[in-house]
Amino acid sequence: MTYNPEIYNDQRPNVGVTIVPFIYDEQVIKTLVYKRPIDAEQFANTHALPNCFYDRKKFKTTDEAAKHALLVKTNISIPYMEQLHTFSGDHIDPNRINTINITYFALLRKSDILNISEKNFVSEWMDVDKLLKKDNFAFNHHEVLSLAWNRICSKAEYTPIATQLLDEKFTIVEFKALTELLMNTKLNNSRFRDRVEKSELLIPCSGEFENRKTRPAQLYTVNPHIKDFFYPRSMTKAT
Amino acid sequence: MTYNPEIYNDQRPNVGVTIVPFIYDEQVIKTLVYKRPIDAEQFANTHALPNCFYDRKKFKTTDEAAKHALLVKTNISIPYMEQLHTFSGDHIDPNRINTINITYFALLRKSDILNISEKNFVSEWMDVDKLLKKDNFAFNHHEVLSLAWNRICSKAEYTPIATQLLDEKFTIVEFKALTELLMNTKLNNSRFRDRVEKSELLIPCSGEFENRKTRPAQLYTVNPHIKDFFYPRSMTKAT
DNA sequence: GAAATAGTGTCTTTTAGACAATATCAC
DNA sequence: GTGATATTGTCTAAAAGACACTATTTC
Repeated sequence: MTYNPEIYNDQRPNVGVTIVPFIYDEQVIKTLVYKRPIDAEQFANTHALPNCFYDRKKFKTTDEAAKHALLVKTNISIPYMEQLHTFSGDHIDPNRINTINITYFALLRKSDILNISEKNFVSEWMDVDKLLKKDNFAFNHHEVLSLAWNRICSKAEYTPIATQLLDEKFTIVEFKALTELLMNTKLNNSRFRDRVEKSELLIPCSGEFENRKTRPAQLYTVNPHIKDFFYPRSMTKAT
Repeated sequence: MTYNPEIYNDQRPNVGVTIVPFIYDEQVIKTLVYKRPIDAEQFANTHALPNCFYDRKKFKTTDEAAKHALLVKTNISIPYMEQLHTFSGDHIDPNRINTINITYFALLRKSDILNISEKNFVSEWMDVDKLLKKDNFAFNHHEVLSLAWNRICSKAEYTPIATQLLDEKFTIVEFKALTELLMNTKLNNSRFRDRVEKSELLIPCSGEFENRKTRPAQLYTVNPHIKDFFYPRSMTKAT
């Protein structure tokens, strides 16, 4: 029963991490993809999401590896990150059939992104809508993007996750428009405001308004005391 | 850029899977744990959840490995299984700091469990309540159990997941009692029945009733046409 | 009939949904 | 004032919640 570190070596999978970063820019959601070199051994000239191998010498946890995969392609802090799913199977990497892919998504603020260009590769923030229609992704990155997109859209319905994509200060109108985009439906105005009020999720930045050429809108910021908030579900409790 | 399979070998983690199986038995939820041998190299004489290494030679996917980890300890089919989370970090296995744990939970029917005893180890279905209070689990299995328990309890509120723990035919009273157990609250009788009716989740087994010494209760079965059902959330859609 | 549990109905309160009305800015 | 958008209010419909009532069995 003594542990021999060599025993399992040839059975150990390649473990990689992939992260799907989202930003809200010009009324659409975008994600960061980079183009693989034309002379790449596999998936040449196709799009891929930020990813790297999980190397225990470099990273204590896969979360750290995922952050690294994103940070070398941006240079920003990550306000919100969540593990998505772990994929396994031969389809992930045809050249390395023993591969596991631990996936994450992240929500970033456009204003936090200072410089997304790097010398080593060409990366680009592209419309999620358009990317989902493409089928020539590297690895299993289409299913990863698709799952990430479904997750964030679902969560927009019962959590205030969309606020993570907005600037620090934002108006209710902006919050509503983004939620509508994610939910792919129009929402009732009064109800949306009532919900925000009752939940105490947002606190008004007193005296601060956004000025366009119309009536100024109150600016709000996320209430830091409220963590892991879920909007009330309609469930039937008894006294 | 040519791939050399040896390059990453000493960086590759041990990948293990853990599965938390639940049954509903005698009005409580139980999970299967086995006791590690007294002479085990590590975590001797402590409880552990069903687990095994992920060996690509044996399993094409980690899902298959998770099923295997459970099946060698039971000998049943697995009606419902879901991936939970992938853990990494030094705390999982002190003897193998480069370890990753891909975790699952499963929902079983007590009636499907024919023979849970095996010769190679002692396993036992124990109250989840009691297990959660113990702190001497092997590996990170306490956090795995805790996460699994939270997940199933949350899902009982907005999905009919609890039906997976009941026999094929069950009464609404049984379904309600189990949901109350998971949600840790009493539920409104009429509302619960209305919800079941409207959702068309259950179909009555016509003419079949459960007979106790009181008024017989209608038996229902899960509508096979309804997949991935979520109870309606209160969200504010506009026309 | 009594006891026990299954299932239904009724009333009140709360929330959702539609949409009108008012408010505040630039010009 | 007009135009544009923000914000509030009002009315109606639907759902939740509390709880009483009726139904069907065994004894």
